[in-house]
Amino acid sequence: MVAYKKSSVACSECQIRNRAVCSQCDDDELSKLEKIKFYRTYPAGQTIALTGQDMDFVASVVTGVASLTQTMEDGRTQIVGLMLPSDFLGRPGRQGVMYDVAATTEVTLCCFHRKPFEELMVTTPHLIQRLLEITLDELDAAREWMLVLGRKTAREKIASLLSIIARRYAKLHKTPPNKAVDFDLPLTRDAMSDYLGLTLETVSRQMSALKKDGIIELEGKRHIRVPDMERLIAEAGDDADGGVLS
Amino acid sequence: MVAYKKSSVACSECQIRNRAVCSQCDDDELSKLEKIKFYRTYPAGQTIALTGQDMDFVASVVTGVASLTQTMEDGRTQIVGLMLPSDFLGRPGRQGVMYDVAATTEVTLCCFHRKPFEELMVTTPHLIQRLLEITLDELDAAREWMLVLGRKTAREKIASLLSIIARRYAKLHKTPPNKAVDFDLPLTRDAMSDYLGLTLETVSRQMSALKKDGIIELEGKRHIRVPDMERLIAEAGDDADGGVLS
DNA sequence: CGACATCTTGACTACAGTCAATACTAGTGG
DNA sequence: CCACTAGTATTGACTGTAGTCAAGATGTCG
Repeated sequence: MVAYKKSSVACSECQIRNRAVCSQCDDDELSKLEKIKFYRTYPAGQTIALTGQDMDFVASVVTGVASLTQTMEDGRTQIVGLMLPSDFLGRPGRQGVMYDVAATTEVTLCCFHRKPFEELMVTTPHLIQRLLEITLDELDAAREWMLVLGRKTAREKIASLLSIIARRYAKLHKTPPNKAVDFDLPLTRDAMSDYLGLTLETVSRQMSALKKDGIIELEGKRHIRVPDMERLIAEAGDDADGGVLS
Repeated sequence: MVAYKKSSVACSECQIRNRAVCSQCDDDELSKLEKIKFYRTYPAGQTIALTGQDMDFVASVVTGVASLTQTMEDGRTQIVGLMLPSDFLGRPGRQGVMYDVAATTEVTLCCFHRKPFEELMVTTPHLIQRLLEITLDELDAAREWMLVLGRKTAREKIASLLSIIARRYAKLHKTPPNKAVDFDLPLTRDAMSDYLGLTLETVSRQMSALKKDGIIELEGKRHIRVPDMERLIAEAGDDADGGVLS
């Protein structure tokens, strides 16, 4: 596993300062964290950790997208989590990872060695409080996704995934409501199928169908334009905003 | 919503004392919790809370099984969590519930009003630490279930559910390994289908098939005997122990 | 330009869903 | 004690959605 270290960035300038696990820390607590943090960058496709391995650090995603994947003996795989900037990787209090962690796009992590981080957690209530919040949000997202996997049609699944990503982009770029949303898919068709519990072919077919029906527009394979978010959300079968990954 | 109060039980005698959210509290902390706790019992089928409603308390499940359900406008439903004894219900720091909570069997809860519980959390590190652990475990269980919903066949889904429940019973009753396991299903066929993302008919057919193949034996509709756990687990497509809900 | 990844499309198949009839069980009241 | 009902479960026949297998198109990078 080759990982590249990157020069450090001051916490106060960090893009995920106000959402990550450190977001509720005061200056004093932050400086303690700053002392033990280090950065790592992984190229797209790189493995970050494998099931059963010890992971000696925990980390916040700073940029890029990482995925958590579970695999059956016969090779069937399911992505059980997409980790986006400010999401937290790793499980304090337990060393083994339960799934494969990989970089979906190029990913930069803000890492902390597990031991010192766990010690800090005991003395820093703001840290554990925020971590609990983040974990509860992830639990909500996972449960929302159970509905997608268990009950939605292929078309609805695709629309659900696209609307989640589109909504995140819209929020990030402050796109006004009722305006078209524009973004790059951070996933290959294959990764999409693994996240949605479908085959690659079905994903491709449904993408074509949504395009034919004018719900989405494609430029190349990866760049997507949604002229009318309302319609996309309606295709997803959701009443209002689901809020997964939000 | 009718709920019946039950006379209080001393925390020191509580059956879930060593697994629930209170399990790491010392005597002093426990007595604070004891002051604000109260019991509620719901008959099977009763609603405990509805999506969007304010839930003014959080609770540990003491006995019975509760379920968390998400519903789409057109009526499709998915159970996104089975809450068993020692599991924690409700979300400190947020009042609205994200899903319907209902009693699957008769359920007794050990409840705390939200406000005092949240105040205790700030001053009681053992409480928030244990809550984080419980939440992380639930997140693992939810992710494990995503693999079941996204990638397993109907037969494997049924076998997965049965082996999870059977394993819990075996642990509870200290059944020696390599011995037959015996238990009552706490779910109707309909609830099973909602948990597994299947139809009631498919559940019924696969139960019959597993019975015909000698993987399980049925006494009445609800009582199940697993002569050989190894075979059941093999049918679930799992290599080793999944550990969901464990 | 050519080679490999990724993606699309088509034809066929199969697994689970739908609709419908029937069976079983438990509880109620005559 | 049996008959009736309501809820729950099983089984059958048929259909439809997504999976499988396979060919070909598009895109990217050396």
